Amino acid sequence: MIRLTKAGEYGLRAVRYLVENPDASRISIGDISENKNIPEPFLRKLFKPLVKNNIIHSTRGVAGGVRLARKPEEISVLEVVEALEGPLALNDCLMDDSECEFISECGMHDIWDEAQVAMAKVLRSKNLTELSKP
Amino acid sequence: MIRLTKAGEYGLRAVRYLVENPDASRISIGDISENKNIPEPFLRKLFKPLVKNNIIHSTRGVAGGVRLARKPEEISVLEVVEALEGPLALNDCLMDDSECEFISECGMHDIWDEAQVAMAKVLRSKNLTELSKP
DNA sequence: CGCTATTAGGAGTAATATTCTCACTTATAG
DNA sequence: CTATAAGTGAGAATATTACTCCTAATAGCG
Repeated sequence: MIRLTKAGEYGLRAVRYLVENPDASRISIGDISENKNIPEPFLRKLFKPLVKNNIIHSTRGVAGGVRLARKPEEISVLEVVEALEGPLALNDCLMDDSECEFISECGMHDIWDEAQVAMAKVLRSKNLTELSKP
Repeated sequence: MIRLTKAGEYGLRAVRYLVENPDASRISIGDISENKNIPEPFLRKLFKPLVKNNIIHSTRGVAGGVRLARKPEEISVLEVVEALEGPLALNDCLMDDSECEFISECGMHDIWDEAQVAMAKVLRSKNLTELSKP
């Protein structure tokens, strides 16, 4: 159906929560889960790639929690989406390790590539401050 | 992962086969399945929405088969994709019957809408003759 | 210092949704 | 009437999403 998965949706929602609460130096995943209505165990897993990609910083222990690793203006929506969902690849033949043997004869590749570039351009042009309306 | 499903990929491949064989007045689904390496029982199902949306014309019985319902220049890639996958809806909040209560406060809707429009524009601008390279 | 409460991280399992396949039914030309 | 090919519904396989329970790190306190 060409759509964002739950992982992407929940992850973005969690990130939005952090952006909207800039005063809190650390917010627990439990808090986010409760406030944004996201299943907690699932949300925990989503933070792993966000931390790995230097979007989120986390600390364990008492008074620990998560926060943005960089300023929200410096993080693009595309970055977050790709961290959560893997690199964009609207069609299999656009994947890095694609073994499609038809590239030279088939126009599909070019069409999907163009569509993907258009989409990525939009997502790359938005930073996290734009997740919330003024 | 934001990608075309197998339904979309197989369906487009089948349609491409019809475009590339304009001389044959009718081609059997079995033929397409064999030539394009698509699981036959699954492919059969994909033709249902294509027929319903007036993209494909089918006849049963001896010497039956499928063919394009209109000239390939008059059918856009977007039409075929939406027939196979349902209307584009990159994010839940873009769906017609969305019950998202955050639209007014959340910038997500606008961002995904913009991304989706960009993508749809590309797919709408391509017709079926462009599925095969010259 | 070392104990304790607290919070992230991770492995493995269960539930659910999606994708795909099989077996059977219906229509049509000859 | 028969052979052929599309059409359909139930069920298997797979991927996604959700949960359980356990481990690791850290701040604060006696």
